[in-house]
Amino acid sequence: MTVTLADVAKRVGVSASTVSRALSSPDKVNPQTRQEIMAAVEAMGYVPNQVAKSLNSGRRDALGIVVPDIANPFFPPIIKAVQARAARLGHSVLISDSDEQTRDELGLVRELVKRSDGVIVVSPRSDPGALADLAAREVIVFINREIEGAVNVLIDDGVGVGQAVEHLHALGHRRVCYLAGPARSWSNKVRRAAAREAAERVGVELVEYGPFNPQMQAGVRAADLVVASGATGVIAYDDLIASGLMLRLAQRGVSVPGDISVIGVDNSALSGMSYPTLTSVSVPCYDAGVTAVNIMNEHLSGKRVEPQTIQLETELVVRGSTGDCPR
Amino acid sequence: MTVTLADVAKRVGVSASTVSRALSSPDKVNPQTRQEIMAAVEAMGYVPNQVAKSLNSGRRDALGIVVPDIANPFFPPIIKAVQARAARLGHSVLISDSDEQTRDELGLVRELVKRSDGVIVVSPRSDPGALADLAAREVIVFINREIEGAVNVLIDDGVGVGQAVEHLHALGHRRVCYLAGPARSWSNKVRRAAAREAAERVGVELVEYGPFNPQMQAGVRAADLVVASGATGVIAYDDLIASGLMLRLAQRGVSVPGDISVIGVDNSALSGMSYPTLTSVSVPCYDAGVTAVNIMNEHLSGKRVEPQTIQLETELVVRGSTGDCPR
DNA sequence: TTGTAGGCGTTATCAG
DNA sequence: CTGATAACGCCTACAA
Repeated sequence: MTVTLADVAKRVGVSASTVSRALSSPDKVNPQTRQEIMAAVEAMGYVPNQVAKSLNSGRRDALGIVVPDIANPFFPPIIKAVQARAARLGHSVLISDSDEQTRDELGLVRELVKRSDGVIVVSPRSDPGALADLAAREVIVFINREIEGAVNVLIDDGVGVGQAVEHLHALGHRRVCYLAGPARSWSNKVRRAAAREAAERVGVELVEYGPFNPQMQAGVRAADLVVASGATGVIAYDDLIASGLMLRLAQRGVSVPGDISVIGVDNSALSGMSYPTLTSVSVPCYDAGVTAVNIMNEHLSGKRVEPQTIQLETELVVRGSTGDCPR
Repeated sequence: MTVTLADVAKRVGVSASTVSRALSSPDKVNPQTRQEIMAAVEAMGYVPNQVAKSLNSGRRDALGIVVPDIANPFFPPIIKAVQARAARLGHSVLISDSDEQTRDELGLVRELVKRSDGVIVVSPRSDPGALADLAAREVIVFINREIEGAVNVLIDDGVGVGQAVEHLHALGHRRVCYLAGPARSWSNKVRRAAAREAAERVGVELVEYGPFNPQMQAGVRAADLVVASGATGVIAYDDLIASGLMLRLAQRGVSVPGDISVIGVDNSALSGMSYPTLTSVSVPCYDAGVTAVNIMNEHLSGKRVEPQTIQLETELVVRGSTGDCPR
């Protein structure tokens, strides 16, 4: 059914290797024959079989990326960065969604490893030991989590979250909520620790609630806790939770930022879309994606890549959801 | 470097074929040898080479899906549905993002075709002729666009939007706004046309504003136009716009549904969370994904699949944001 | 410049 | 039950 190199060769009256050459290194073949071959290729609709090519080259010319939830606006920017950079290096990108814990994340990574030259795993949820084992065998780069002995691109949320606390303090807020993310989340650990440290440092009382899943619904639920707490400022684990929070506050007639100031983390598309626009900690997703691909590319170019951890810094972006403390 | 079937065979002292059998049909091999083989496989860390397997089976056990923009919240539900259904059928899913027009959508589809058994293309932007050609050669299912001679799964927003107009009419509204989505959007065309047709039919004056981007902020902006227009009912292009609209109306002291009734489209998570809860047109994303996979699976099971267009109907879900016309 | 031969890792077929 | 052998489609020496 499918047209092969041999079919084209037969049609033109040359050998398969000549056709192969005509396609991969056209200058190594007689212009005359090349013409004929090209014509036949066109006419017969020949398409090289990627699988066969991979089998003896060992290269797949694709790289994979696994994220916990494509519906979470944090990930698409990373994916897009990866795609852009990978395209420039001649790789396709295969995306896979582990659907948070529901699916077998490790299984997905293995699956992708078979089909690509290397895999980028973003915010992995799995057991660190298992991830380390896998990383030792395969070409893997982690984003947003530090796995021992592997290559990690880390987004240091701490800096931005610290700035968020300082920002609220400067506006006069003295009682601030931190809405925690998933208990097992590495990002949450970093963010919470930074919030605590900064609160301590500048002299702000920090009230913590959670854990919450990174979903709007969780923010809705959190809103009532926040109001009851008497806090005038909130730092949410991420923009989704912050958005849900703001939605519910609006419902209850609580003004943002009039009564309560709200800060998210991720600086995702949501932050510009919500109302009021959301002050948020900007996370360098784009850089993270590009950096990961660059490292992977070195690896694939045959260079030895040492285990390493690259830190990318975050920064607070002030928008409409934060203002003076009302009292 | 990598462990092959032959390596395992040599270690155990059997032939490669026996190892292969031990792995794929264990009951066709002596329990004793099987044990030894399994042990060796474990010890040597043998992993079957997917590429080699594909080469002579012709199957890739994966299916692809191409979307114009993973960051657009419309697509993730479809992707997740596809993944869930595909997993149940033993297929992995490879996702690809065409980044709207920026990248070569057709190229991506071709790329994915090589690596999978079939590809689902959602809301394709490319030239219909080229898509039709491709679909004639490869196993492809389109979602949300009709390509001649191909298999299409269509989400007919028109029905739901028509119901929305009828619903408002039944409540006594005679002057209704349609807040249009992006100018180039196919969905917007369908929705607007349906609104016009239904308005004409039942006798409602339709006022159109837009285009608006599917963002809350756009809804906020639209609110003032709506109030000025004197309309008592609004149908927004999607839930995001509808939510922003309601937020701003609340701010201006306009009661929903007391003064103005509001209807969204998508029936997204937002619609249950906003206040009041949002009457919305339910779009069967999940069904669309599942249906597409099912058809593809028939195709891959060897059944002949005729070109066809499957219409999935939308339906109005009435909640708290619509009520009697105030005058 | 072109053709031949061998191999990439696996599976299916056919003997033994 | 097990072992050769021949594909699968392509690429890359090596030879002509």
